[in-house]
Amino acid sequence: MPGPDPSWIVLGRADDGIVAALLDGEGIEFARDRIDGELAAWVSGREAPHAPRWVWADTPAWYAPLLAAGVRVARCHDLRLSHAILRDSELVASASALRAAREWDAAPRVEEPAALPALFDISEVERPAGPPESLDAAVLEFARQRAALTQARDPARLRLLLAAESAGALIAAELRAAGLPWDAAVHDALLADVLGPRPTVGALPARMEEAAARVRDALGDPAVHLESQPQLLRALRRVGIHVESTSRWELAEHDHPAIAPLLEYKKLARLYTANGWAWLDEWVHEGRFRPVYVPAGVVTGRWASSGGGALQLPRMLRAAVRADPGWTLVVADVAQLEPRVLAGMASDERLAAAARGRDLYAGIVEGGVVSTRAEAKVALLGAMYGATTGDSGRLVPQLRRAFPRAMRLVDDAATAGERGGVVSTWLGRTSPPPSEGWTKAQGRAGDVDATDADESRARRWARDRGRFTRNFVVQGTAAEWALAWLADVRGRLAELAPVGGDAAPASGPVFSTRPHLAFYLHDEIIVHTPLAHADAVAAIVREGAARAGRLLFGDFPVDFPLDLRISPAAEKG
DNA sequence: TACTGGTGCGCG
DNA sequence: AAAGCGCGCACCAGTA
Repeated sequence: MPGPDPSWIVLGRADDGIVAALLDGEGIEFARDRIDGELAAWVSGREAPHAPRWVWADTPAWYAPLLAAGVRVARCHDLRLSHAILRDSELVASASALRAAREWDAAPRVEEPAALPALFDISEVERPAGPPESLDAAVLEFARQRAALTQARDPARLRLLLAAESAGALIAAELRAAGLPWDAAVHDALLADVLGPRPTVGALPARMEEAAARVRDALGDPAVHLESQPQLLRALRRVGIHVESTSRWELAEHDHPAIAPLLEYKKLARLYTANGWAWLDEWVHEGRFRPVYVPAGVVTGRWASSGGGALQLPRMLRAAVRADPGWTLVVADVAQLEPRVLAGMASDERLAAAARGRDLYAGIVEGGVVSTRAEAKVALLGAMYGATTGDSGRLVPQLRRAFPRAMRLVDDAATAGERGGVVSTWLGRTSPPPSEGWTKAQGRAGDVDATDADESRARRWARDRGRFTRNFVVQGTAAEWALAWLADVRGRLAELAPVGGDAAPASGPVFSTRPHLAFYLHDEIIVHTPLAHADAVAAIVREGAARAGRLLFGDFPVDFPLDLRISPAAEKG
């Protein structure tokens, strides 16, 4: 194929199949190729030696089949995710063309696990609604996005955000394809230990039945259904336990023989229903847990998950995460990511100084701001979440005196939100505007005939929104830092030499010979790696955190220390 | 039968 | 019952 190496290759569908548009560094299209054979082979051929940035409507739709065929790509531009960022970003001067392209507001296409093999042939599958599929639509949208970028204030930040977001989309697809190594036997043994042996269909585990019997006995009500909140509440009140709810916080404050077994029952029931044998059957196959990650599924830019409860795995079950033979796990999380990010955003030297080293909360105590680590923690969380009462709210003023720059940043974000404005993360992701109902309520409270109820509701909603925007800037920027970390680690891992495939795990050819990301949870990653690379991977993960910090905050001296362990030595259980 | 809202609890 | 942000999922109860 003659011609220059394209900087961008847009993939999309046309009447006669899949077509690629080749764009130069200026974004000018100079050729189109119809892809007659296997898409995976064509992509693979174009990936080396000079990897283009693949432009496609929706990463899971295009990349999952490529991964299934054994092809990885280095970089992409996800049009759907980028559209959502640019459409709303405060940094974009003129987003009207993007806003008008409503077809790109489509929800992410979340596939069922059973549909994964079917996606192998993307041309044949009937799929739920997603963004446009045609090449022409993709080329047009890409042009709109480039135009929006060139007119944007601080386009460098937005370009960084789009690159990080798109890298995240690749990583989400790869995480799903690789899976988290999961030892079903360990999980089963753990369940049996806590709940009793796996019950027959229709029955409850023995430990649950026993606890339930003790509750019913203590309540003198042999028929009460413990899963029914109204029934349980009535039964509790009948024996003098006057609670407003059945949550364990409130129950724990009462002294009655029914309380202990009830709390025990709730704990067991949670494990059984959320992560019991049914979960194991549905979500773990061939030694892998494969959750569906949803990049940017949260308004702040955090990832969400759909199915499998990937982001809510109880810490207890971490014991079932086991590397394959000859492999190990590098598990790393950032200590106190959000306050560190806040220090960087606000250029708050004092907060950054307190954060230097491993424990930011200890640093705050050493600075004499508060007297205990526990106080430092609730005060800081309270400041970022908008606490006004309780221990947390009481301590916030001390924090405000000690770290005025950082606190002003979150206070300003809250004020903007209360007034109906929007706020942005460090790289330019902007919060959604207030809802129509919110705005109406604020207007109504200002009317001459407004009632007390109108006014108090408007004030409450304003404060609620203020807490949201206050937290948005911090949580969203932390998500950006994490994406930068992930993307850096991913790139560096790809440079490590593959190892012999003798002990190839069941994760497919793409991931059987190389270290790969296996899990991600807001401020934590797990890398599954051949033993030979464990130390190199640990170094990459650490360096990645430092590089992410520099990418976002340049020379500003805030560090991002990791708690890092190489499993199985110290896997938390 | 399918939905929606409320409750409760797991994670960061 | 959290106080103070962001989620997903299971279950129940009420409704269509």
